[in-house]
Amino acid sequence: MERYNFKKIESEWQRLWEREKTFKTKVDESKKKFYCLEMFPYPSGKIHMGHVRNYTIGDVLARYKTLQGFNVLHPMGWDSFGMPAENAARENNLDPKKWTEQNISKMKSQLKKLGLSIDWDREISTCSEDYYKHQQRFFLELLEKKLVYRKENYVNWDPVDETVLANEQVIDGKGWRSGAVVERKKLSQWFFNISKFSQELLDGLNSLDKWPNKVKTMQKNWIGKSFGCEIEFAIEGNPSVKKIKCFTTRPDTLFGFSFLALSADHEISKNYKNDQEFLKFKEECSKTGTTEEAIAVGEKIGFKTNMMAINPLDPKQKVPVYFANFVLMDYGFGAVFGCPGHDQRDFDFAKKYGLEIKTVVKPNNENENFKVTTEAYAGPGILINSHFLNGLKAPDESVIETIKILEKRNLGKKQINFRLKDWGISRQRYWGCPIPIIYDENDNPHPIPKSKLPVKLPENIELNVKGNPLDSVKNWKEIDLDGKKFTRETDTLDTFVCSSWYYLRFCSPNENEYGFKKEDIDYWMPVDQYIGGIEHAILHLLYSRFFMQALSFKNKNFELLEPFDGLFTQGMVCHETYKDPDNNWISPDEVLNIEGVKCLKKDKSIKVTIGASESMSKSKKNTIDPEDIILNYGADSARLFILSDSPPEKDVQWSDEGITSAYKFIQKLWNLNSKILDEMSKDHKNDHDNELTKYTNRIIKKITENLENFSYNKIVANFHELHSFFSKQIMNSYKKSTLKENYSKILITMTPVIPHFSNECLKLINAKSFKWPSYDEKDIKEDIINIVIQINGKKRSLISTKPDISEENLMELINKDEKLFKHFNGKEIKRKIFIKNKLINIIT
RNA sequence: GGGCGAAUGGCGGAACUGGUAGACGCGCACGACUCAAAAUCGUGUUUCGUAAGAAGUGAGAGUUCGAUUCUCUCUUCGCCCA
Repeated sequence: MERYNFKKIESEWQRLWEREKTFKTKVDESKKKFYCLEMFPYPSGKIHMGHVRNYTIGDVLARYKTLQGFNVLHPMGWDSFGMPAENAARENNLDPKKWTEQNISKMKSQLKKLGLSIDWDREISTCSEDYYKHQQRFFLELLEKKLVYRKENYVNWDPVDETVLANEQVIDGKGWRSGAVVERKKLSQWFFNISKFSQELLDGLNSLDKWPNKVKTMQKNWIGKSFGCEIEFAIEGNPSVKKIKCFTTRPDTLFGFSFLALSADHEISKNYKNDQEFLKFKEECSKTGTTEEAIAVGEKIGFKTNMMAINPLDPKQKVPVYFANFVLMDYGFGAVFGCPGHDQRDFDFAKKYGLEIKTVVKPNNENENFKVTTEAYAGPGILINSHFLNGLKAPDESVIETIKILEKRNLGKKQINFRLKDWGISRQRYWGCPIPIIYDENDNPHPIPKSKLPVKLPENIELNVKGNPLDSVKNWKEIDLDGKKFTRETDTLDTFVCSSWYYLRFCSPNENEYGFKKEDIDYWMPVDQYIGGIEHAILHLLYSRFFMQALSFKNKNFELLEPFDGLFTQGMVCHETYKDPDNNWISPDEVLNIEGVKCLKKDKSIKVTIGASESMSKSKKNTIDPEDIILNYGADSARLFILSDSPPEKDVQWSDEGITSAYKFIQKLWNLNSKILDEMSKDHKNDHDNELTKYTNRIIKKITENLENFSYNKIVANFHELHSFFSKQIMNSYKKSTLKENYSKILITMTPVIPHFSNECLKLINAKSFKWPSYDEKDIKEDIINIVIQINGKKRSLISTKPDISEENLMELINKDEKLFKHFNGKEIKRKIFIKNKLINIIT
């Protein structure tokens, strides 16, 4: 028997698909569409196993939907702007564009070797001028709609490299490259007004019933709607400050008020700009991080002012006003009232500065004498020590009641607050989409006239300069317009902007005026199934949703609010980690398995330590190169294995045994195929009650259901089952037509997972139909079923019988069964539970 | 600290809305083929027990004729936000 030559067969099919443009799609109103999209990759140089998993999952779906008769859009492109290109180019003295293009071409050829059903004619790359020119136009459109604005904002500043760092580039407060202590610096930056749509983005989640709840919860928490109250506190002790406004979600704890705390950036701080003590304090504040974590964990420090704040509900109560490091300017109004009894940060602060700690909420199971002692009590309960608020249920009832009282007395008003902040889109980088803005001599920004678009990124520039390289490109930065001199904006757009609308571009990849055509969008959008990593649960998905809101805003031609109808988040690919005796990470390539003992390849006497299985990463050296796998085992084996071991939404463990097993299984299927071809040539007349047809219908039902539920691991199990069944049945000399009909259906169900192999076999048996097979319910029904016999809830036996047997007839069978009968003989039967076609439970 | 989720053989994992726990794969054992090995094929494989049988889905309780599935408490782990 000839062995299956995956190298030859896979490349033949891939060439055929490419030559015949098998996966090319166009709008066809006569067919139902299905838009299947996987998150597009960053062209880092080569694909990794995460890509293999992501794109295999998507490809299974795309091929399945195509076989079902849908008009499937399954495109691929490149998220090709971003820092790695700039860093790599800087290090190796290359051009980022060339570096990126080389990577794209390499990765594209790798993806093609996976046999993905992609319409490559729709390929896009976000760093191409053809893509980003539309993005610049969107920016100006949003600017006109007042959804883009400029404001001063703090950034992480590396004083040595003279550059702005992203949060993840700051390690232990130091720049990742220079090691310099990072400073907080104020810069003018561009923002998208995403917070304008906070409510819409929150409400929209309710319509996304094909999204994982986990992702929706994460977005909901990120948007962070809170219901609270704005309160004005009268101030004494400083003639220039009459009132301070605070936002609080817990106005009901006002009687626990013992200080008022301001952010060091609060505008009142201007009154202290000559106070050395205050400036020292402010500097201290800038050293502690601004994340909520740093604030919760870090030491609380304060600067006491000479001001006193008056409790609006009790004018006799006056408390000191502090500046404090745990109050952030961009939450509420940069001012909070301190209630140490019921907020841990306030508690820590009060302890440190010896402020009063009053208990105003008691837990439900405590009495009126409950006192907060060692930590704040933030849970639910009943208000105490709060005069006219006593007895109210906290927080639900008490918050609403207190707000009513404050509003009635004109002391505050109900307010909704969102945690979602506006999206800062300025990046001080070269390799990004230029922001189409110019500044006049007074530094006033002006949009570039649309006729002058696009603003092209200058090429072949010097990257090894301090700061943003674009700042040094004088002939680009300086521009004359209508006889006036302007300078260009040198910041570029955050790459998340590029990925916020790429799925629209795939619908009309060659449209030249607006970025996409309305009729294309109307047909293809929304994306029916979006597939990608959970790490994009918040930012990318929220930004994309915002972008649709923003384009639809005041626009009758574009009314799409949710880009992704269905979302699937796949798990990561993990591998064991290895270390040598010197505690260095060892790559799986350097490890040899000798009779279950893992040792170093170069010195077999040295055993390696096997660590936990973790997500594949370069730093732990536990990566497997997909290219090697495809070369040694073939794309079908890789696809089969990456789906087989775990449900797609969970992490999967890569193993040598696993890929080998997948490879062997394809060989077994090939052997089966050869036997079937042989049988078909014999022209038997036998039909054997058609067990084969019944089985085929049953397994098609299972596979179809598993596909619909993304239970791709179970499909692989189904393939093993059907292989085993067909291998046995093949001995029964079926008629050629019966065998061919059933076997070709089976092969079609395998094409989404192992397309090269299945298509080759379909060709060899000369199959004509390429539709997803339907199944006949009458063939699904079993002729003989097993009924479970329980006695007192314990399974005692199985009885094989025809379906739909009555309770009486079943009891007759049981009474005839000596082994069963002895269990309840002589005892009174108190009760019988009979579930038709399933079980009977006899209670004695 | 908060939110969400998970826990099933030696391992990865099945078990539809409560109704045969352990599908399928890996690993392992035995057998066939072979001078031998690899490859391949076959059989077995939750635990205890020769067997009949008993126990068994992280721990403990509860609801139920019946719980991996529902409820409560706890433990551990993971992810996200902090």
